[in-house]
Amino acid sequence: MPTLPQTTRRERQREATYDEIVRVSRDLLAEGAELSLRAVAGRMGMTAPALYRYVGNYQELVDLVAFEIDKAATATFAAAADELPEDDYAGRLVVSVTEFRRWALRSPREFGLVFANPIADASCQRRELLTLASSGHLFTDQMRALWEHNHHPIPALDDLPETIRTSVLDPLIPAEVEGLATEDRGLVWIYMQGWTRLYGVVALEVFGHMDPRVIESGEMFISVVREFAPVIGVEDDVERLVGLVRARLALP
Amino acid sequence: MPTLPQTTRRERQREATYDEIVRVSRDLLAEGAELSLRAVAGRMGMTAPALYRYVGNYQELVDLVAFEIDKAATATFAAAADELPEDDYAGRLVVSVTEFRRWALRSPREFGLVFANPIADASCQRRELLTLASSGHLFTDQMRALWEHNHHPIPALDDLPETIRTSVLDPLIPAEVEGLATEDRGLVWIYMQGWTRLYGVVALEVFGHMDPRVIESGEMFISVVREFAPVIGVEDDVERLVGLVRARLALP
DNA sequence: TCAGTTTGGTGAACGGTGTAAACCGTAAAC
DNA sequence: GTTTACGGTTTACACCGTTCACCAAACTGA
Repeated sequence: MPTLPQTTRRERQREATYDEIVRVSRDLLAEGAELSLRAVAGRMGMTAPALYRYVGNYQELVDLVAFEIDKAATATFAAAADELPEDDYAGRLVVSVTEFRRWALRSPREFGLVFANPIADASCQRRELLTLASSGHLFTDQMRALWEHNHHPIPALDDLPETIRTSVLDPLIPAEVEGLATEDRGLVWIYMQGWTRLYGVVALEVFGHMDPRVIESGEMFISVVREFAPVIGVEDDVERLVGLVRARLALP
Repeated sequence: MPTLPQTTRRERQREATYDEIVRVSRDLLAEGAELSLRAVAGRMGMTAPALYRYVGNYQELVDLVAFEIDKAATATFAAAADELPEDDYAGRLVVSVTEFRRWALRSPREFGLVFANPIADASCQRRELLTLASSGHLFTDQMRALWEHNHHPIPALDDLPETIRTSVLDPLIPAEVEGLATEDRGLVWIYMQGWTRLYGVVALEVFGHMDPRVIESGEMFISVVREFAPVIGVEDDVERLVGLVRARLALP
């Protein structure tokens, strides 16, 4: 039997249609076109109302596509890390976030879809998008691997503000905390700070609210990497890490 | 003669219409409605094509409204600063940026319009929006006043990357550098770094890509303030400054 | 095998958007 | 007082998300 059990023919067909929806949507975005139900349906040889058999409304289409875009982009961030030795934890993290910036500046529309779409005030399903973000998982995993190797100092739970303490004990963010001892949860706070800095500089550059020459040079991004290095205990390695960043930013 | 010279009746009429366009647009946004040419025109008792006598296209309307929203919001940031003594430079800066965050979280649509609209790849006029941003002017002015008072260390020009050096010598950002000595231009780089951190944390919170409980508590914003304090030489004052932030965040 | 139901599509329609063209009365300008 | 330019309208086009009624084909169970 070539088909797995419990997957009827219809289910496979439906799954294939979902994949095509995502593929066509990504093609449209890559071509600089607007993401619209009619455009997607038209390119699939369907009419727009047919898409309502697959997504409840336009926002659901956006969420679906955003999720898949994030997943695909994250794969490239991970691939960049795999160019380095497995035990170069700091290098892998730095190379991944650099690839994140490159991707964002290269695909501003996609970045906006994934990272500049309001999530806070939405339904439960959209809130789960927060904890399911592929990129978030990658960065947390890499940062945790780095910490488990060099055990740089992290804040004690008692030193954290109360809200932060409850948040790191039961995180709503894409952090794998299973098996991370309670007293080590300060690492999650460090991660949140790192994500804030990374998101901040990249969003600022993507939206262009800064001197274009500075953006083009990447020096602000490098400055952020440099200043965050001590926080994750890699200040002795920072010149090599910045070298990795510069080499990646110079790529075509 | 009650009318100023060189302002014909038509010009005053036209100016009044511009004002009404902006006023109506801001009302629409404040009510949670979409900003559209038809809605604005309708509320003004006109038809949509008539607006084309005032703005070239929809994006120009957005730019116009965004500029005025930024101006009005900046007035509230400045007003918050004026609650403090004139010589409390650090306090005034901190209170202003706190009000910036409060405004952004209270008016996410307006924030998106002003600060999450791509500027980089647009025409010259939109690029000028960068150097005309009212909020940028306020923050740079406050930071410069602080520096001229306590003269905290700033990077020397020779220590800056070349791109940054040329950028701070002839800034494209809303910084008043007239009269700021060439050797002191490292301050502009400090400002850019501060803006990156401020924009970053606020944008992240507005778009909700973070644990909602952390956003609600404001602890990430406080953490950013706390970590930036040493950069502008106010680390000895940081507990008082954080107190100012907390007091402001507790406001209704 | 046949009846019944679910699935996935169509076409028409509603109200909404930005935008372009043609047209026109009135106010300003010479 | 004639001319011009401004500021508006009407109409129209091509999109958009969304709903509804309808229908054929595919699955389902007796």
